[in-house]
Amino acid sequence: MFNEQPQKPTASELEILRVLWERGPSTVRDVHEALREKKDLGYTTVLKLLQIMTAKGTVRRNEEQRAHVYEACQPATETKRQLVGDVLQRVFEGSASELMIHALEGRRTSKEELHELRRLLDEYEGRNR
Amino acid sequence: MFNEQPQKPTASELEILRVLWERGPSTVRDVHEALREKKDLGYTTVLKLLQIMTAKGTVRRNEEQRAHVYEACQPATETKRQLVGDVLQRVFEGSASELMIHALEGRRTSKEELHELRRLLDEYEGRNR
DNA sequence: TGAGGAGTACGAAGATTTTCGTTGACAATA
DNA sequence: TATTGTCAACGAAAATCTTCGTACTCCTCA
Repeated sequence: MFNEQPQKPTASELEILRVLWERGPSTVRDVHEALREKKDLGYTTVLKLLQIMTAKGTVRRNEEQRAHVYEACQPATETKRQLVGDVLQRVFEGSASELMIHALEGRRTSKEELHELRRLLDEYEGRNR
Repeated sequence: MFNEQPQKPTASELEILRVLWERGPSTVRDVHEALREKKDLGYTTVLKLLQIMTAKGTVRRNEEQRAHVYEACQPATETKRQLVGDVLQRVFEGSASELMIHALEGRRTSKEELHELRRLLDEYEGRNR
């Protein structure tokens, strides 16, 4: 089993990853409690998920303490890039503008957000000049 | 079974939807042949998928001809919006800029694409002034 | 009229995901 | 030391997704 190319996390795995990204290295208990606010999952469900993710190489754990401490293997940015890249390909044939159109439609985007988007384009353009 | 809120298509369903969006109303054979180029699926697999999608209300079919003709219930734009909206929420907590950052990183974006993105922002801003 | 061919329907196997219950280890404490 | 609480491991049920094989129905045409 090679895990050089990280696997795309499933929906539940993503929820757990988000907790790990936000909190940093955490125990099952930590994750379970953080998650409880959004979703009501049993403790062992979260544990099992983390074990599966460990097997897949999505997270790694430190077993020094009795309560193992889990953390994501990939930085958040990397996984997010992968997830959006996946949609970009599967839905929009790689067209960022198409993605953008559909992201902006059907929601109100604040002035600040638009300004930020413009700033991003400037930045990106400056960097890849 | 109520289908007022359309369901998010699965990965395979999306592949089929893309064919329907591109070709317009199509028979199983049409879809199967269009799909064959990308993926090698059996005829009955495509048929089954289309039957399932009919049951879910993702597509509807015209049974006047012996070879039933399928078409997407939702316009492509609507489904795409839904799919990107889903990622937007699940991965980026609704932040379009975050989505954008990760979409742009990890790929080369052409000058034309950047120009187009800028144009989109202008357009969007003009519309929602 | 009967043998193919082109279709749909149905069921079901296999894979993957999601969710827990149960068990057993260990540690704190009454 | 007996009890209670915390934790990991494991197995497995249930749900969903993916993929086909088989059977049955028409239609065509030799």
